[in-house]
Amino acid sequence: MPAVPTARERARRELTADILEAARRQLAESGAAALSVRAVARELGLASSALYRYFATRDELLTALIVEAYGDLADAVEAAAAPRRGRSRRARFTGGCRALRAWAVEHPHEYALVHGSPVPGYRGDERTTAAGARAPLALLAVLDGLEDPAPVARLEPRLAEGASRIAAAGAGAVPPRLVVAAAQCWTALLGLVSSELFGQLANTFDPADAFADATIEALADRLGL
Amino acid sequence: MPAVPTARERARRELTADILEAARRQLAESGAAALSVRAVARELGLASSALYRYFATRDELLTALIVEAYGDLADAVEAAAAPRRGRSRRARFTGGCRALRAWAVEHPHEYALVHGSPVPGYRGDERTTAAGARAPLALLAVLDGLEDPAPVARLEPRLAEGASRIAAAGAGAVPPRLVVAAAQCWTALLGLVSSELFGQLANTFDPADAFADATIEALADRLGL
DNA sequence: ACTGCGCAAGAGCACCGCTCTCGTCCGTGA
DNA sequence: TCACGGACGAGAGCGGTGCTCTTGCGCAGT
Repeated sequence: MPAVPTARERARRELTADILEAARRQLAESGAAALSVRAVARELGLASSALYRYFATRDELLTALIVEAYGDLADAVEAAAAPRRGRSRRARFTGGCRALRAWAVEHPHEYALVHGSPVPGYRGDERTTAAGARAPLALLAVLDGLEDPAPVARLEPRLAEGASRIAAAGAGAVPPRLVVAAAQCWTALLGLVSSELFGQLANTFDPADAFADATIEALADRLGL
Repeated sequence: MPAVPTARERARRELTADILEAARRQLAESGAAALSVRAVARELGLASSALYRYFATRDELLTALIVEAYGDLADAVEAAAAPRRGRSRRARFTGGCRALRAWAVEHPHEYALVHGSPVPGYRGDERTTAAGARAPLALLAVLDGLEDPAPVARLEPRLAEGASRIAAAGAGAVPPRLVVAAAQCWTALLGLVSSELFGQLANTFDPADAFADATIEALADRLGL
């Protein structure tokens, strides 16, 4: 393990970064299905076979992009939902939701890559699932410290189990019932953004800003914020 | 225009149906991205070029499958949400939602085809959008005749506009505010089902039945059913 | 019976992911 | 210092894809 990286290692790192950059650009321009190893190689002036020294497979290149996309998305959500002086819980929550939508609108192909239909045959591994948990956990963290709105009612066992699994993954002191409600809001948020991006709202709420804002406010209402 | 179809015409119709059937099977087995004109041709013992007499393009074959899928899905939802003696509005709504989820779980690739990320470069035409409107309209029809829960509050103009566009597309006598709420529930429902099918719920609410049922009940609550 | 059109087949083009081989050049241990 | 092993890039090649064009056959209407 040399303290100073050798020339080979530097070159390898740089070329890896270049490959990722070119792949990122192709993804942003034409989407995941159009991302081709050969096209990336062409863009870099390399033989396509050379790329396989850096990414054993197209799927591995895609995985790297997925992890990047999850990370970008989570950065945006975390920044918007972070606690700050004078920022109410509700503002943190709605801000986080709006940040997610804004990121998705700005990076539609990346959003589709992580929250659209999975590439067939593709299986996410622990890297992608870990990266994917950050954004919803950032929203869940907004609820930290709230009290159970209906502490006397029993929570369905399977829901309680799911909530406990989420708690184990990083929910602080959020009551299980609220964890369930937050998960429902999370899927609703994904549905909102996916519907907008994938054209399900065509001819109805087409510039979807007002609809999205109203929906996000409704989610905040539902969580009692 | 012969009253009795000629042998050629019958053959053409049959072969078209055979092609669609084989394509449907491939779609159900391996997903849209893996659907290949050549493979369909192989399965039918034809030259791949012969298929192009029936579907000018792979996308056109896909469009036919999309329309079919939308239709199947709408059939399921409409049947479950239809008015029937002794069936409450709430039962019709939750039944329709559950029918959508059940259909999606049973036909994951078809669901992904219509409600997942769009195939890049693919553009839906009026056929697909018309077919896609049936299922949400069936759920909206459950609300027909209900009264505005907050008639005094003003509805944001852009939301009112969207609601009126939906009304023009077939919402009966549903107050605009409820149309907006129903649209929000529709996107939430899609988010629920997509999250389950696309693996976003992995390691949390994994057998998602309880979570889905609870979410659907919450949607019904939100609509005041 | 003849003619024209619908049809299926095959070859072919440009692209894809991926593999294998081959010469080269760098980094390291002797 | 030098030799060797391993990392590297290039290129050819395999089997797959969507799609086009040409060719020949057989049915259908005049």
